[in-house]
Amino acid sequence: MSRDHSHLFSDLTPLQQDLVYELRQNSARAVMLHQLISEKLGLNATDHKCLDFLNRTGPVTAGQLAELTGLTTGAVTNVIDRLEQAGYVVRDKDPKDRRRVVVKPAEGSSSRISPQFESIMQSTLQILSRYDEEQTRLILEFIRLCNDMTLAEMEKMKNQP
Amino acid sequence: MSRDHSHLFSDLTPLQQDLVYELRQNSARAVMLHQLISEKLGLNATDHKCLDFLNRTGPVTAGQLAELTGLTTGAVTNVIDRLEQAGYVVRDKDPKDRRRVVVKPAEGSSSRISPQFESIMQSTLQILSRYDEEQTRLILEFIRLCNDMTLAEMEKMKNQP
DNA sequence: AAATTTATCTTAATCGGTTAAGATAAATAA
DNA sequence: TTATTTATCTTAACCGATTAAGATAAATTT
Repeated sequence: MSRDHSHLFSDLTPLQQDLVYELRQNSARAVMLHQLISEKLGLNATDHKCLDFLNRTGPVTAGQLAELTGLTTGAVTNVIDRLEQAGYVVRDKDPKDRRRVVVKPAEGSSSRISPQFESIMQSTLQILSRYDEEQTRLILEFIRLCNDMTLAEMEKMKNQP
Repeated sequence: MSRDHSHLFSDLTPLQQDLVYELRQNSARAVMLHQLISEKLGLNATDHKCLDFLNRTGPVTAGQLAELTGLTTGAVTNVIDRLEQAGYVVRDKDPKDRRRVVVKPAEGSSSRISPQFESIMQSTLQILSRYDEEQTRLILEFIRLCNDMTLAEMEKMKNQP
């Protein structure tokens, strides 16, 4: 069950190493789970991600969707093609600016998707209910620190050759 | 700065919703950071991931590498082609079983890579040092619960039409 | 031992993403 | 107002992952 995850992190206590390992695992599994849910919906992960944004934000232009998701506009064009094909979204020309393509969720799109999340929501709720407010706050702060750190490190890397 | 992440999770307290949001962010950023590091090394993310495994485990067969990384054997063949080309690994036939291809890190492969992680290691250490053992244990347990949950949910989904 | 089955890796076809060039519409300048 | 520049989306060429079929070696059966 246990593996050697000492790798480079030998300054950490075993407990800390375990934590680092689980955090990695967490990211990897999140990606896999998302992938799986998408498959269940008959979509690829990217299309699903875009549809998810769309259902949250309501109608956006193709360009905005690209920015929201971090995809290229070229990729987004194909995403919209496929989602439109599958009946999840509708494409419209913006009458105010006819260069723009406005994408909006098709009728009932959201309700076709949410059932897949019921169980996960329940399980999440169950885990979270084990912690009181102070503990939750502690965990939240930790994850935030990690996220801030990651962002900072990415910036640092970009500003290096 | 803040966005609407209530989406489906309306049974959660605002604090809990924030936590769920940060956890998602965490996964997304981890993927992006990994991507960035790989680019710095002149590799794509997949090749880097494989090389990382290889440097930790030592020589493995192509099939084992596929299993370790969750890639298909077809993808692994290409990964090895590129890593060999770039001088990071060496390909050998297993003399005991000549169907098998044994892949091992090339001389000095590990040391060509680790410098990119120095800063991240430092920052990680700094975050972790803010927490005492009990707190660390709490966080670790939480992440483990999440990981177990994710795994269980994935199993559940697979066993459904 | 020869024939069949199984295991391992590679190859080929397809799919989806990126980058960069192209088409069309709006904004700006002459 | 016409010409140029800028903005937005689409298209085309390329790259890497997946799936499935193919090649080769080992194991098993007869």
